[in-house]
Amino acid sequence: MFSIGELSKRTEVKVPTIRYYEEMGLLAEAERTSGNQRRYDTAGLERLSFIRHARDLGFSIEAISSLIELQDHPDRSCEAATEIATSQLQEVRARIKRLKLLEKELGRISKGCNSEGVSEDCYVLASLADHNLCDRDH
Amino acid sequence: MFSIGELSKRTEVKVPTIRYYEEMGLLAEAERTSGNQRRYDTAGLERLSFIRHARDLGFSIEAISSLIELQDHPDRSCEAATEIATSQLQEVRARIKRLKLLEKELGRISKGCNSEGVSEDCYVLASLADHNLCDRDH
DNA sequence: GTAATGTCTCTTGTGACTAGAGGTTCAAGG
DNA sequence: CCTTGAACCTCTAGTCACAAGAGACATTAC
Repeated sequence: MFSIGELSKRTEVKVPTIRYYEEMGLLAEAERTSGNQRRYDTAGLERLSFIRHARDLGFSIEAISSLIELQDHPDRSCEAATEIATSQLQEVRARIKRLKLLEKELGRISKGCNSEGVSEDCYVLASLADHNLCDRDH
Repeated sequence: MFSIGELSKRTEVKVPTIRYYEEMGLLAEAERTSGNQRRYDTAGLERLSFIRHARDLGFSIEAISSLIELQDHPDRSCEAATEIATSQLQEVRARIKRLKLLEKELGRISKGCNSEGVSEDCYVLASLADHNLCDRDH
């Protein structure tokens, strides 16, 4: 059994975040010492590692909630889990696509200005003011 | 002179968002009718278009504030504007890089499961539970 | 025993909005 | 001129996933 600080160190999840996860129902309410401090065992450690890993992969708290529910019912079909992962993947791909358009546009804008003039003639500011200077929709 | 609703239509920025920008100091306080309703002219329209465009490109409110300040002082060097744009570009590139790693990992995870078993054997859940199943750090 | 560190709860703040309540003003039709 | 309904006003609270801080209590090391 170890403290919340120890759990924090082992999982690299900050202490207030752990308490937040408990409040959100992602973590079961921890056992307490006589002095009301939380104590955890390896089960708690594993669950928090799971959550941490899923957060790193960009899953929302809500999605993680669903995944944990599935974990807790090993007899259910895992279709739902695959679906959550797939939809997360699609979202990530959409974001990449969008960011690439931005990258192109920003690259063009900041390359267009030599930074030597005054802001009146700045191509960066002109580009932002006038959408027509853009290559395409974004 | 036109109303906030008209401005909203022309810029595709929602009405409460326009009021929010005004409160944040991005937009000057609008003139008012005798009945206290906001009225805008083409100057307001242009400024909001500028903001909208910059937001679309992912600039923060704070960054836009700085850009607007530069716009309002055409005699200053535009170096600062270029710097803001460049740093925004770098941030976008970093995000793309990170998202690509996620994409790879998520693709691997969701492809690894055939969705036909029960969640006990689900590769998605196993991958999330055990970081060692991952290709690399993320 | 004491000092330092850790932990507790509770409240507030973050960024960039969005939603809703409850009331007022405007523009158009009759 | 009057009415109706849409648009507008301010103010408050909610969103997501935490982070920061206050003030009090617990634990641990020496």
